[in-house]
Formats: sequence, C-alpha cells, structure tokens
Amino acid sequence: MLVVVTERRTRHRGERASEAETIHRDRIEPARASILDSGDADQLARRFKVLSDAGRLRIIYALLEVGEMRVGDIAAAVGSSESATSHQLRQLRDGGLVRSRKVGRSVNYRVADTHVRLLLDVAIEHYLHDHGTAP
Amino acid sequence: MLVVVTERRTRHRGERASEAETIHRDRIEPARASILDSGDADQLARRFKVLSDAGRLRIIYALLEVGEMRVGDIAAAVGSSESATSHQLRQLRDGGLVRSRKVGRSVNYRVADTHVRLLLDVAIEHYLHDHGTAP
DNA sequence: TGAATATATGAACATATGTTCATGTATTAC
DNA sequence: GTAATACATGAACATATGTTCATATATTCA
Repeated sequence: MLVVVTERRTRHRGERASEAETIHRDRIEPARASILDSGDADQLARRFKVLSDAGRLRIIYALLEVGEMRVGDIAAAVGSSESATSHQLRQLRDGGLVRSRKVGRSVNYRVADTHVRLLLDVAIEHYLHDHGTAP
Repeated sequence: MLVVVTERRTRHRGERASEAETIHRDRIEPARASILDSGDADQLARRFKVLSDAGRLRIIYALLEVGEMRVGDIAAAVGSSESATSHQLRQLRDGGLVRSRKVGRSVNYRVADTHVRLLLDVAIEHYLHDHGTAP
C-alpha cells in the first residue's frame, strides 16, 4: 500500500527555525505525483536489498552457471558455511529469485527465471558504462 | 580486485565433524569460475545497496520526473529532512546514480544517465512478472 | 529401529545502516 | 562588513543485517 503524503511541509527537528522557507510547490508537486505513480518504493527497495549482498550474488551466479545445486554444494562453491548459505537462500527464495525442490534428503536450488539474469546484466552494464571499462 | 578462492574446502565451526563430506568438485568448479568471470560480486552488491533504500528510490523517481532539483525541494518532495536527504544524495552520487551542479547557493541534482531508469524498469518488470500483476 | 546425512531455524552477537542533531562552509542579501 | 540561506558533514544513537552456534526436522542407510 502506498502512503500518500498530505502535509504541506514537515518541519524537521534540527532545522533552523526560519520563516523564509522558499517552497517551490510547482517543482515539488510533479515529483510527488511521480513517486505515487512509480509504485511502492518500499517493495522495490526490498527487491534490491536481496541483491545487495555479495554472498547472495555469488550464490545466484553459481546457480546461473550450474543450473541447479544442493545447499551443501552451493556453500562449497561460494566458500561459506552451510548455515549461512541456508539463511541466504531463504532470503533469495522469499524474494522470488530462486526456487527449490527436494531431492532425496537434500534440497536443490535454481534461479527462478530469466529476469534475474537480465537484471544482473543491466546492473553490470551500467557499472561498466560508468567506469569506462570495456564490456 | 577479485579474491581467488583456493582452499579445497573450508570447514566451518559448528558443522558436525564428519568425514563423509561428499564433495562434488565437478559441480562446484564451473560455478566458481563463473563467479570469477562475472566480476567482483562486492562491487555489484555495493551498486544494488544504493538502490535498496526506499528513501533513495523516492529521490531518484522525483528527479526522473522533474529532471533537476535543489536539495531542499527534493527533501520536500520525498517528505524527509534536508540533512537526511543530503546524506542520501551523497550515496547516490558516490554510486554514480545522480550528478550535481551548483546553482547560486543551492545545489541541483539530476539522475546521471538513462541506465538508471532502465535498471529500475527491469526491476519493476521482474516484480510484476513474479506477482502476476498487470503491467 | 537407530545412526548418519542434509537442510532449516532461532537466539546471540558483531557490524552496517539511516536518521537526527549540532556544527561547518559557501554564497547571497542587507 | 554581518546576517541569512543552502547544503554538507560528523558524532551519536537506534535499528537492521549477516554470521555463528546450537538444535530441530526430515530422510536415507544399515
């Protein structure tokens, strides 16, 4: 759900008490409207948050390469403990980035869909673009 | 710089001391190679981390709509303090997502390039795809 | 059945993160 | 010049996050 901002202007503590406060309502309004239109920023942020850990990214790349792996093999591949890896996998799963299926007494994980790779590719491309490194 | 993992298998504390440890080296190696090829996971994670905060996303969307805004107007648009907004803008700037230029005694910020919007669009598309909501 | 294996999970702990508050630095206005 | 404005910045603080460790839950094997 979106939280609609209705106040005219929130005075925050620590700001010097002045009456000048040049409010450019004409500049602010379209921006505010865009925020509402853009969908819930919190949900989008949550999505990026899952990708904002190097360990989780390593897991995703490992899975993208191999296709499907058990938790233990993933842990070995990324050089982390099985417990930490399990915790990370849960976040990836909750975020809809990977899926799992039980095989015997182990659990195999795989990347959920092609959008994940696309998102990573765009992010890397952006980085390369910024730093002038050859793609 | 990439840190190449060379150990055979790191035993982590808390794991039951067993000698079974079925190591599927053939499955792990290609994954590890992929991680190395994919570039530094830490740097990519840092990039996503900048986008993993709702406040920063709101700032970006505000700037995408208006084009260029002063710090004070951005703060008003997203409903945050000027100090907090300034801190956020610094991260966005360090991450190469926005750029600034001084105008009089204020500072105008704008989104750095078109890759930013693309990245956001792909992320949103992915989310919609996952949740079956109509795009 | 009981032991071993594979993974999941929760509490504790250390570290990271974002906001606030106070202050610093430019720049404009008077 | 001094005052006011606009933004930046650093320390302090509360909260979030990721790892470890100890268990819990399946599942296979003997």
